[in-house]
Parts: sequence; C-alpha cells; structure tokens
Amino acid sequence: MTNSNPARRRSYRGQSPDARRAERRQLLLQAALEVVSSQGYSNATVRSLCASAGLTERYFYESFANREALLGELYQQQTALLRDAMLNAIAAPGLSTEQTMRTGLSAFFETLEKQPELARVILFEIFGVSKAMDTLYYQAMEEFAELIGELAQVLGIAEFSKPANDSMVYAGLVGAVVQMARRWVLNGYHESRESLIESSVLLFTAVSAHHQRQSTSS
Amino acid sequence: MTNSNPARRRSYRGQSPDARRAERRQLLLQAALEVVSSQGYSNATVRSLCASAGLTERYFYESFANREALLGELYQQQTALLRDAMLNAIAAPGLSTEQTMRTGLSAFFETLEKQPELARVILFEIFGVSKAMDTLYYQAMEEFAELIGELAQVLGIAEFSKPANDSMVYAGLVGAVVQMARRWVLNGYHESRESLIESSVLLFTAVSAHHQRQSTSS
DNA sequence: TACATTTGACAACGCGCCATGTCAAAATTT
DNA sequence: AAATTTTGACATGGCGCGTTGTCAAATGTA
Repeated sequence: MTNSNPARRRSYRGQSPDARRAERRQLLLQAALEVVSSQGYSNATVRSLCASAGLTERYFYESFANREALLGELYQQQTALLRDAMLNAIAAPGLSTEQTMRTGLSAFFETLEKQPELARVILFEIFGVSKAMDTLYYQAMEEFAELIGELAQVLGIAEFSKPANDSMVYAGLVGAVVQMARRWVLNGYHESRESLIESSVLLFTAVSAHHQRQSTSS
Repeated sequence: MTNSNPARRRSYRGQSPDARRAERRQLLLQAALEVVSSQGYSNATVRSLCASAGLTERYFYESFANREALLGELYQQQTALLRDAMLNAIAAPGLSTEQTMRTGLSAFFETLEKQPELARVILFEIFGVSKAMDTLYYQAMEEFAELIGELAQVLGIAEFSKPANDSMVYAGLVGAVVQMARRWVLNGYHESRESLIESSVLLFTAVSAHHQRQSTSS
C-alpha cells in the first residue's frame, strides 16, 4: 500500500514522487491522444490506454477519476493548443481586417494539418461521449464565436442590422469553418491548405463587406 | 416458433402478418424517436426501446438486426422529413434568389421548431454512435451542400474566384446554418425563428452578393 | 544487508447490455 | 371444442468493461 506519510515518500529514478506522478499523467494524456485519435473514444478503454502508456490500471486512477475525466483533460489541452496558435498568429501588429482574418484562419488550418491527432480529437472523437463532454464542446464553440465577436468590435464591423443577431452570425461563421475543416480532414487533407484558407476567408470577407455596405447605405 | 410456411400464416386483429410486422416496425421507430430524443442514444437500450414501443425484445430483432440499424433508419427517416420540407418550400414558382434562400431556410428552422424530437436526433444524438452512423451524418451534410450548389447553379451565382473552392464554400454554409440551429435548440429555442432566419439569410446573401461583386468587377 | 516503498502483472468482482431461448397464455382457425 | 399460431413475460448465456484488490519483484533507504 502507498504510504501517505510525507516523511516516508521516496525518490525513484532521481525523481520526486510528485514528478513521477506528473510524468505518468502526461504519459496517459499522450496515450489518450494516440489511442482516441486512431481507435476512437469507444475503443479507448482503461486497459488499452494504460497499455499504450506503458502503465498499469492503478496509475490511471491515480491521476484521473475515470475515462471521461481523461478525455475531458485531453480535449481542453488540445483546444488550448489550437486557440493559442490562432491568438499568437493574429497578435502580430499592424494587420488589416482581411489580414487578421486570413492570418487567424491560416493558423487554424495549419494546426489541424500539422497535428492530425489533435484534429481528430477536436473535430470528431469528442461527440456523443457524455453530456459533460458535449457541454465542453459547445462551450469551446461559443468561445471561438465570442473571439470573433471581439475581433469584429475591434475591427469595427460589428452590429448587423436587425433582426439578425450578431452572436448568432458569429456562431454561424465558426460552424462554417469547423465544417470545412471536418470535410478537409475526412477527405484525407486532399485539398491544399491554401484552398481551405481562401474558401473560409471568402466567407468572412463576404460577411464583413456585406456589413460595410449595409451600414453605409443606410 | 414462428411458422415460415406461408400457407399457415394467420390474420390477427384483422391484419395480415406483413401488416402486423410493418406496424411493429413503425412502433419501434416511433419509440426510438421518443427515447433517443429524450434520453440519448446510449440510454436507448433494446429493452427500453421495446418497453416504450410496448413490444418484447423478439420483435426488435424481427425488424432490425441491432440497435444501430434502428437508429440508422430513424436518422434517414428524420433527415428525409427535413429535406422534403425544404424542397417543397423552394419548389414554389417565381421566387427570386433571396426569396429562394429565405424560403428554404425558413422551412428548415420551422421544421426544427415544430418537431423538436427530430431536431435532437438530427443535430445531437447522431454523433459518436458508430463509424457507420458518422458516415450517414457526413453524407447528409454533403447532400445538403450539393443541394445548395445546384441552387447556386440555377440562380447563377456559382463559381467563386480561385483558389476558393465552390463545394467547400457550400459545405461551410451548411455548417454555419447547422451550428446556428444547434445553438438555437441548445438554448431552448430562446430566440425567435425570425431572428434565426434573418441571421442565416444574412450569411447566404453576403456570399451571394460577394460573388456578384467579384464577377462584375473582373 | 535488512527493511520499506514503489512498481508491474494480473486476478476478481460486479455490472449492464445484447442476443437468444423457454414456456405458458391469448388469439385465431378448423 | 381442439389444434395451431402468435404473443408476452421473463430467463439465460456470453461478453466486455470499470474498478478494486493481491502479491511478488524491483528499487530505493538506512
């Protein structure tokens, strides 16, 4: 039995107990990324995850309450990677409206192309796992929509004419880009990344231009 | 044991064996719609489906090979309902481009609002069930995108400037509308249907107008 | 070297489900 | 009424999984 007395905890392989725990946790997350992206969530059993991580079941429950908790962590981790890539891209100073859109979308598709496991988890394997998981997904979609909304504010293209609803339009744009990405991944990245970027920029540009025209013609 | 000799098959309740089979099949499909939309697919076990249909397990396997086959039928049935509603709406003669878009989208959101069980199944419960199920979903999305493409041809707004990809743009539009619908349903249909229609029409109009401008300015 | 902690391999329990089977009661025909 | 088909209620087997537990081997400490 593991001794919980702190005075008795030992170093192993030159690592403290906490460091070993953290390492095992990372191994499990890495294994989850591999197994879930290649075999699907339903085949990512505790046994297969542990086997892939080179650990035994006990260490699974050391770091995670259950399978769902692990996938939740994985999803949040991968979503953060994607979001950060996009935020870093558009943080460059002096970008025009269209350049901002193109840069952000470019980072989005580039990340999905260079990290296909991330793409599978975020775009496909997250669904139908559980209510809590679905909530995570819809929250992430909402966050991306809000990000677009904030950018629209800064870029001065917000507030569409009633009765259209701004945040609904932004949600729609997110849905459009995500659907394009799904199609892209599903077809084995057959089309060029450039093509994806241009198709999505076209949508954003169209909506932006439409807004300009409406607000100047009124 | 059921006698397979046709000469020995009897009428019951004034219905032929085939008619009774068909009725039981419909009962199961109706039960699937209710149970899946209210409890989710994972809770739609063979037992609960049969209990809701007022039948016993044997009759489940009389009409369907397994749970997945039933949900597949259900999905195709509900998707057909939605598609037909839209096709009937835009079949009205003498509609302008914008009227066609508005009419089709109006039928889309109206169907989802008046048939919330259909909405749950089509927009949420279909995911993560199985590979075959996912394929059905992506095929349906592709069909809707192709429908938009055909309409664009007829309305003369197809062929965007390269390197954007037409069918990818159409897929994006489908993704946008579906995402809007999901948000709407998820928030308990809080917004008015009119608002949803206008937000989605805005996207379509923007893309259409963008195309007109690009092709006339070249 | 003696001892305690950590680790890995694996067994074991309980659970729910799918799928099939059993059997008597109900319904219909002859 | 007797015989046969159909039906409904329920039992059973088989399977995989999550989760906990056992125990010896490996690795560290004193």
